[in-house]
Order: sequence, then structure tokens, then C-alpha cells
Amino acid sequence: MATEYVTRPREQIAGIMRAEKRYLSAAEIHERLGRAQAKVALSTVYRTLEHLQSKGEIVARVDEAGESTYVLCPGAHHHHAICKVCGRVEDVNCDAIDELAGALRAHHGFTLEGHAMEFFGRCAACA
Amino acid sequence: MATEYVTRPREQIAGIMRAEKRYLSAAEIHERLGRAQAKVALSTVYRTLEHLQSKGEIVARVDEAGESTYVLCPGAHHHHAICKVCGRVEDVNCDAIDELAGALRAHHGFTLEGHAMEFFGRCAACA
DNA sequence: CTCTGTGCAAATAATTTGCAAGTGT
DNA sequence: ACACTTGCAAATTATTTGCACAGAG
Repeated sequence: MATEYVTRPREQIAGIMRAEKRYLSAAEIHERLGRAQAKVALSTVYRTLEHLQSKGEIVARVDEAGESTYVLCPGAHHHHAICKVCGRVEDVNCDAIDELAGALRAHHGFTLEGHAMEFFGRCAACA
Repeated sequence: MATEYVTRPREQIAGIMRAEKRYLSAAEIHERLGRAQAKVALSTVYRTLEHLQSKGEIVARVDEAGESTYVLCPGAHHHHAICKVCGRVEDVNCDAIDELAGALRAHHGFTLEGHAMEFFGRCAACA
């Protein structure tokens, strides 16, 4: 049960994810597959992305337009700095916020212009 | 030009947003309007939410299921601590991350279990 | 009276799903 | 062989839009 198969669509999608350092939508991935002469169904792209997500190899994020996008993201807990211009993603580890702007610039040459964060847990009433 | 009308649907939707301290989807708001005998079209809910958003009175967030949700959020830049159980939202100002867990518990009785953040700006190549 | 807001129903667009056929091991 | 994957087309779901009518100023 739960045997793992290596198929051409999966290899090609994983290849694209590995080659790109930015969040891509299912449609964008599907389009690149088409350019590479790979005839993969869009539904397969969705299913493969879900599969990679459950394996913890990629993470999803919903962009401004409401589309789900995905990026390769293995390894320990960290956050992403996303370039507004080219979409490139820099990995950022969890330091103090005040240090962030300085550290981002020093370590990544990334100029911080904005950020968003959310916290999850249990409020006083639900503790 | 751009005159601002006060209508019953708008008042009722604003009332619901004011009464709730948690993120609600358009459908949830619509359902509450129904319970309150207010016959407001779902499309009007969407249009009103968009309107309130452009006025900066509410903020949107996409939940785990991919639905857009909205909460009243006036005033200065801050973040939200969302209770996993009841959905209540606590406002959190932008302190150092290490202090966050302690501060959240001390100031809000909120036990931090997880967080997500994203940074936006310009990478070295695009600066 | 005029311009904005609303309701309704139809149109979009992203994502999901059923099922028959294909493929890896 | 057998279980997992894929493709295709149809179904689902959230959100948007066109248009005639109602309501606010």
C-alpha cells in the first residue's frame, strides 16, 4: 500500500519546481510543460502539486489575485522574502523583527518594503 | 462625483463586521443577514466588502480552504493573532519575534502555537 | 431628478472529481 | 498481474458581471 511511482509527469513537474526559485501557479507550470513538449493534463498538475505538498517538498501560497501558487521548499522552518519585481524567493530564518530589515539587506541584498504575518494558537477563552 | 450613500444593506453588513471579532466569509455574512431577516443579495455582500476594503476599514485574508474572509481592522499597522478554536482575533503590534510568544501570553492570554509571515520588497537583482 | 446601490440570473475562472485507459514495479 | 497515475470531460464552487429597477440625496 502507498507505493510510490516515478512517472514522467511527476519528474517533469518536479524538474520545473527545482529549476524555479519563485512561486508558480498550476496554470504556469502547465504552460511550461507544454513548451517542453510534455503533454500533461492540468488536473495532473494539480494532483502532483497536492502530492508534493503532502510530502512536504513544496509549500503553497495564495497570491493577490486569489490563485494558488507553489514553490519548492524543503528543510527547516523558515520564511520567504518575495521580490516584488521578479518574484525571486529568498529564504529567511526566524530572527527578531527589528533585525530583519538590516539582516535581509546584509545577507540577501533584499530591501524590505512590506511584510505580513499571522499567528495561530489559543486565545484566553479557549486555552 | 463619488458620492457616498448610506443604505440598509451597507449598514447591516457594517454592523455585523463591527459585532464580530473574527474573520468571516462572504457566505457567512450573507447567512447572518438572512437570520436577521435582511434580504441582501450575496453579490451585494461581495460589493460591499470590496467597498469597505477600499476604504481601509476591513482587511481580507484567504483561509485554509481557499475562501476569502474579512474582518474589521481600522487604525495603524498591526498583525492578527487568530484563535484556532473560536476564531477570535487579537491585535498584535510589531515587536521582536522572540518577545512575541511571551508578550502574547502576557497581554492577550494567547498561547502561540504557530505563525506564518511573508516579506515583500526588492531583491538584489531588482534593487 | 440624477446618480449610486441592489437584486437576480447568467457568466467566469480556478480547482476537483469520476471513470476508463495507461504505466511503473 | 496489481496498484497507482493519467487524461479527458463534466461537475463544483467561489466570485464577478450585465442590466433593469429601487433608493438616497
